Amino acid sequence: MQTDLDAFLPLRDVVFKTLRQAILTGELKPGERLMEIHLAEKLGVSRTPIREAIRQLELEGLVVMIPRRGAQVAHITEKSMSDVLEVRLALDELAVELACERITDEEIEALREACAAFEEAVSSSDIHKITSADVSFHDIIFKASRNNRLVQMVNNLAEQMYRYRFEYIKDDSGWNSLITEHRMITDAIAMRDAGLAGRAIHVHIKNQENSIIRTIRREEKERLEK
Amino acid sequence: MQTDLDAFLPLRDVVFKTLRQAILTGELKPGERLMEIHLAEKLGVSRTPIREAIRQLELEGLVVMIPRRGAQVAHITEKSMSDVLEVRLALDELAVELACERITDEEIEALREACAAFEEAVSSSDIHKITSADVSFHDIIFKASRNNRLVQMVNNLAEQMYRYRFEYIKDDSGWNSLITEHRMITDAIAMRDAGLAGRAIHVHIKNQENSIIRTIRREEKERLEK
DNA sequence: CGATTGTATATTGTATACAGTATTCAATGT
DNA sequence: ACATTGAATACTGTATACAATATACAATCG
Repeated sequence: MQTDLDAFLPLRDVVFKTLRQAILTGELKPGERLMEIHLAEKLGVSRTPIREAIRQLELEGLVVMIPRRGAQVAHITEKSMSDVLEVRLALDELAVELACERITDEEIEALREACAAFEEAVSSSDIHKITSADVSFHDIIFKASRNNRLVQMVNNLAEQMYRYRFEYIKDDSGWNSLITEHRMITDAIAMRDAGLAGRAIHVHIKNQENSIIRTIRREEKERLEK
Repeated sequence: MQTDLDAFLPLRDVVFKTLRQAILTGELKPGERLMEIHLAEKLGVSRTPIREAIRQLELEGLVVMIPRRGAQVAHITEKSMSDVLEVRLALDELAVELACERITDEEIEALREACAAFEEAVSSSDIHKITSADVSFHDIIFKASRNNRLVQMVNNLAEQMYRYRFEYIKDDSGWNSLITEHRMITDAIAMRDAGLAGRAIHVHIKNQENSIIRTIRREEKERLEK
């Protein structure tokens, strides 16, 4: 079980994962202050692991530090998100282009299976299943890029979008186009056509971008109306 | 003065900068262990800021953590560096393309001046002057991309190359081509021709890449001969 | 002689104590 | 009534003490 494995992790990592999860799920809201003593009591540890976890969250961009005032959950603005998406698009294009050069035949087969599994997940209409199938699909591509640094950076950026991923997937009007996009990407990579694959992933990410930006605009509007 | 400003920074940041500098200059060699008590005594602070600085270095990829054994300076392999360079190339291309769209006329003027200043620095043959003129030149482009996340990520990647930057610049045979490349980039951006600028920066980074990879190969060879 | 286990030591992981500073609110003076 | 100042408070920043564990070396057993 995972919880048993966690018992062997340093507390700072446990705290880090806990806090990250809380931020990504919205349990800790943007602007909310992270007070060390309070968190330490709540999680039943001392301040030291809390501090170290907060430092990591800062580097990941999930919290911002104000000197002598501590950390608070980072606000997501339309600008900051479009900055993230702009970079993510470039890195995703790089990943598929590299994957076209370096992917093995076995991995192409795995990609086809993941593509089919995604379609099956969509037909089940199970949101959780769909998101995890989507992650699996893209993970195969990232791994096939054979560039660990790239994988790490894309994962970090993807994290920034997680708060909105659910909203995006929830909207079932886009499911069919998601399937089409995944198929195009899969075929392009299988043909090892880097240009085609790049354009396909471009469309794919842009569609997500539009959806996420729409959601943020709606949220900002609601905030102003209050 | 900068040292005065440092006095107002948290100790963890001072320690972080100190250790980073030591790693980048080679004072702390790859594989060398970073022992908290030892560093604390050496820098005259307690273990707490040392630990927090090490966590940051870990996230930057300059040290690797081994559980219950502490941190050691990350080894640079040809593979890890080519991973970095591959991503950097993509982000640099993105930066110039965005800059073409978003740069102001004032910034174009500043870019031209920085380009001229670089040429002057080269004619002075002062390595330090050349490197800082080079950084200034590229900084203008990054800022003109109007994407803070991108700037942050490129800076992080550039850091990984600093250990080799000196070696690269030292070789005066490439200086003239550097000037030509800078001019091409400047002109392309001034014309707001994203395609041309992208190709120009591509050549520029690739040349650096070749030089750095050559240096690493030489180093690895020397290590094996010992 | 080799392997295995035990113990000492060094080092990280965690908790807590102490210091310094920013914020808040009230009191006082204008 | 408003501004300004000062003290109380709450929090972060830093240091240190304590606990747990990995490593190295030595002693003992097969």
